[in-house]
Amino acid sequence: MPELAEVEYYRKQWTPAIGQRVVGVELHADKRIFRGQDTDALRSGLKGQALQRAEAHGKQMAFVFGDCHWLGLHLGMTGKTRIESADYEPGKHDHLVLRMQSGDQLIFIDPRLFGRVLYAACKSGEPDWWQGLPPGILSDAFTRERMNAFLKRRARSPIKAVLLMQEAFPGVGNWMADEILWRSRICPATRAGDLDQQQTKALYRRLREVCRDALRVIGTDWSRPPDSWLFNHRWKDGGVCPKTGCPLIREPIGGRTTCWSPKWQNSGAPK
DNA sequence: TCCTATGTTGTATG
DNA sequence: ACATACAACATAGG
Repeated sequence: MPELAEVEYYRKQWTPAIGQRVVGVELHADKRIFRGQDTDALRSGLKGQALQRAEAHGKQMAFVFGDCHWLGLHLGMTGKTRIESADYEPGKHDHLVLRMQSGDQLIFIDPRLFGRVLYAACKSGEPDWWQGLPPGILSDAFTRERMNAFLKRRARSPIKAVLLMQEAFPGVGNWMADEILWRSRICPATRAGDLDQQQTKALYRRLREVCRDALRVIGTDWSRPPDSWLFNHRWKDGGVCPKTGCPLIREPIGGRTTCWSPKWQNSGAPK
């Protein structure tokens, strides 16, 4: 589920606990989401500390407790955060539960276990996994020049696969990539290096537009996107393009199922 | 039974 | 070293 806007939504699920202290930590230490982590250190590190802030960058979240305890969460494919009241009984996929002094429980759920939990205590500064993150797509540092340079470096890969690369497009996932290419009228199979200037210009504009739209519609309260987006049509059997009324195509590109509108998104090799 | 799933990563190959 | 492609991870649901 989680891409840029969904991650922002899940970040906010824990913010009601800001200012509250952790009084207990329950976790399933043998689960894959804790791979490489010292869960005892996580337990003892967080206990007694108050949640200070909650941040998101792309698909990565960071929750800071006390003055030096960092909890990183990545939601993988099926991860979610929730907040529950004191009487809630954690279920089998609730792999991390922080019991707060208010009685609230901060829950991290992940049935498929593709997510990840990170913990670090840093006396000063940020953990390495929160440093040197690529510029957010809506930040000033995310320039057209920067994007174009990356497209050139990945010139022989389909643009769909390139948009999924987190080191350049943090937060973009499968549905956003399809939405962006559809709005840009670019065929997802086009090699990144074959895009002409008009196409890269459209791509840059629509990329930022989809990020803004998604954060506004999904990131705030998870509203249903309007039918004018590709979003509501792409997984439906017999779905049609809202622009042309023609049937949408679904086919794997770059290892992921991709949906596009063949007439609308120029299919041939450009130029 | 088989196929799919809004993600990343390790490994093989060029 | 760099770019590219793909299986593997673990579980649920259609």
